[in-house]
Amino acid sequence: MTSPARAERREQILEAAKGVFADEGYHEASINAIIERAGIARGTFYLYFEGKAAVFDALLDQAMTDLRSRITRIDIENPDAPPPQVQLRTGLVELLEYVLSDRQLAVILLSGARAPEAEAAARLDAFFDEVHGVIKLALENGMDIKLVRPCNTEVTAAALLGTVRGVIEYLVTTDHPPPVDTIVNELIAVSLRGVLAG
Amino acid sequence: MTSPARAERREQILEAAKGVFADEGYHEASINAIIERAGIARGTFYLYFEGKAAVFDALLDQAMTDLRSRITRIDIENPDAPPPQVQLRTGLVELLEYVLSDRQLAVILLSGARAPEAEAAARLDAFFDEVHGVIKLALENGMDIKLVRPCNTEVTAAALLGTVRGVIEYLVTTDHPPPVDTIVNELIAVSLRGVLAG
Amino acid sequence: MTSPARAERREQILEAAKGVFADEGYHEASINAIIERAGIARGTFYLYFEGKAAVFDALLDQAMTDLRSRITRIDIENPDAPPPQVQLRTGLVELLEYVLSDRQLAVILLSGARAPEAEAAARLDAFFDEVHGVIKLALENGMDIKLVRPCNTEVTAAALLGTVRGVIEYLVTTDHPPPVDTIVNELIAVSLRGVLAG
Amino acid sequence: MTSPARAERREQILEAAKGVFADEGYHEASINAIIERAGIARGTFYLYFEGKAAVFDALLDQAMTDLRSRITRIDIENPDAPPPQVQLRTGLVELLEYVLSDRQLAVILLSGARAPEAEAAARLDAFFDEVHGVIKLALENGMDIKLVRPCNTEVTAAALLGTVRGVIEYLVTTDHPPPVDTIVNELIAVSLRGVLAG
DNA sequence: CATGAATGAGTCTTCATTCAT
DNA sequence: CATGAATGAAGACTCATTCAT
Repeated sequence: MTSPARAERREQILEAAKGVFADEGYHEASINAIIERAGIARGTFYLYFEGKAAVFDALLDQAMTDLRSRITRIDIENPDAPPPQVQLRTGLVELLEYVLSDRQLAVILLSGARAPEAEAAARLDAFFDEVHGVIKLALENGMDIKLVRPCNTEVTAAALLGTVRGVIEYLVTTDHPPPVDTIVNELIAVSLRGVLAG
Repeated sequence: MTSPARAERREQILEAAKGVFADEGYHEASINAIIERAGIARGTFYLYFEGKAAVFDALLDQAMTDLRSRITRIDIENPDAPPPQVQLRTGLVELLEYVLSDRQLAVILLSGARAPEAEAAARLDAFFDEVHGVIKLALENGMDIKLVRPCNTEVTAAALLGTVRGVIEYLVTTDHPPPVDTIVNELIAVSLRGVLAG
Repeated sequence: MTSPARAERREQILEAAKGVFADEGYHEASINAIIERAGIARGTFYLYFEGKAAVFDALLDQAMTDLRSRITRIDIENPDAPPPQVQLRTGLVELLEYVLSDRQLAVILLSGARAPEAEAAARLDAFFDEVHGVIKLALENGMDIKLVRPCNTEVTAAALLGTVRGVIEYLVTTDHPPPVDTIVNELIAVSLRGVLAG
Repeated sequence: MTSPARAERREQILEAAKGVFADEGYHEASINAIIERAGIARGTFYLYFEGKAAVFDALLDQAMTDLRSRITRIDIENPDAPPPQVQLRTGLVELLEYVLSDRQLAVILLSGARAPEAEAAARLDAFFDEVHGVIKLALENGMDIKLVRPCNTEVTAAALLGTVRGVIEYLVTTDHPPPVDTIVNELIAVSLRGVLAG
């Protein structure tokens, strides 16, 4: 039963590919660079993945799965749940901590939209649509309980998604980012309270 | 006096290239696709541009120049100038109208970061840094006159830049976007006032 | 009657082409370089020559014609003619003076063998064969009158032709060559007397 | 242990390239022609050589190395060495036998001066300069021991180099050349004794 | 399973030549 | 006659993928 070995090999390739994709982008990334970084032979790569697009897909899947588990819908029904704003803060902290724990994956997610064989691009688009939907739903629920002021939830969700992406992009491109707590504070302050005084 | 004809030709190629880059992204874009769309011969392309990177650069320049002229610094010194919030609204309307007037260019700007010969990518990065700087400065000025609450301007600027990018991305990917006015309202509401009620 | 003007134009192009071919060799020579040097438009070139090969041919013709007129067969029949060795010396002086008067043409002749459309190469080969024949004939005549020792005239002619070419190559690649007289002396000394002492 | 196979492949490509370069000259030679003659795929070629210039360089190196080992300086110091003229004859025989053993390489050497990326051309020029220097030195040494009559060694060396080149060119372009011995006799007769009778 | 030599489709780019003005 | 914009055939090179060992 070489299964465990096989899984490790796969992991090793994924790790190498992640680095290459993050550094070079999908197109510039060459199989060559990946196998060199993984320290394997050319043919071996194709033993584990159908091709370049497949590794990219796998990485995307991993990232999206990881993220999905961290994007928790805010629970406003269960009376035992913490207040919505606390839930939001907790969720954001978790999200950003994950991003900081694997910047390469974050880079791929943020920039990978411009992908290749449509397949991946479409999946990534779908993912962001999904997140957009989650935010939109939260806004609608919030409006129902008068926690959120009336607004065009479609546009507002897009704006909020952009806000988070903007901060994440800042995070992954800055060498010494402020502590997650500070960032979440600012993030929440901007989107929930705005920047104006008073 | 072939100059005007020459300029038109150039424009024709730029237009074709813009479409291809927007549709396919920098890497997938082939000279082939560009000359086919422009309806010219292979050699003709090279009569007007040094290569793929050069057309891309020209497009980027055009877009960044157009945008720069629409990103006006908010004037808080001149007493005759309209109030800052009106200036902001006017600026945003102009910006979004431009974006809607040329979605392809916007797409290239938003996604082109993952570029080629570093040159273009670097220029785009520099451009967004510039915009980030403009926003940051506005926040600092606003804080000076107590219009803006104390905040980490670095992070907040990144958040606001993300907000605008998020909305722009929504605009260029939506078939029937709401009127610019509505969008600007929401944009301002989110970033200046937050989404919370009360 | 624009004929004279036409001939001048042609000459102007030939002169430009000569420089380019000598500097760059047949293949590297571009029509671009030729018309730039000639200061004419692209189309104009084709008004006077069928193409690149045709100019090259014309230059070759010119050179070969010039040279032919300077490669005089040595006359051993006419009793009024100067002695053969004087004729030889006179001929060599004329030949080398011509070469020095137009180095570019000489360069083309020496290196042009590796030409293009076979045509030119073949013509050049034929030319050198012709010269080889002239030398061979001179040797045979010389043997008849016991002026020349018995030898394989085929090989010896090739050797002598090479000797002259070697000296010419030296001449055209040296910045400050010795006076023609010195050179001819050495040339004759080597081939007619050998380098050995005594 | 694929090393030996790799070397063979390389040799196979070199052999094909040698033929093509000899037949067509550097510029006319196309990668296409080379890989066709070698019976390999396009990419394979680039697995073994960086490009056209690189194969040419390799061929040149091979030829120049082979030749250098056959161009022995004449030893006039060692009293046990054969007399200079015997040494010369032996050297010439070796040289011409090598040339006849690989005419294609000789053709490339003789005509390849008009090369490409300067690199190769410069190397070839340097090689012939080197040979010129060897001959010149031999003449100077010969003059010292009164074996050679006083002469301009620069010009005379050029003449002798030309003589040898002329004979070699004759050899490689003639279908049924005379035996090497005859040729060397004539070569020596011309350059050392001259063609005149008595 | 692992290997890496071989493949060849796909791209970019150059440049001699044409032709409408 | 002169012009120079346009053409497109031709050639160099890359790189994802395959397959015999």
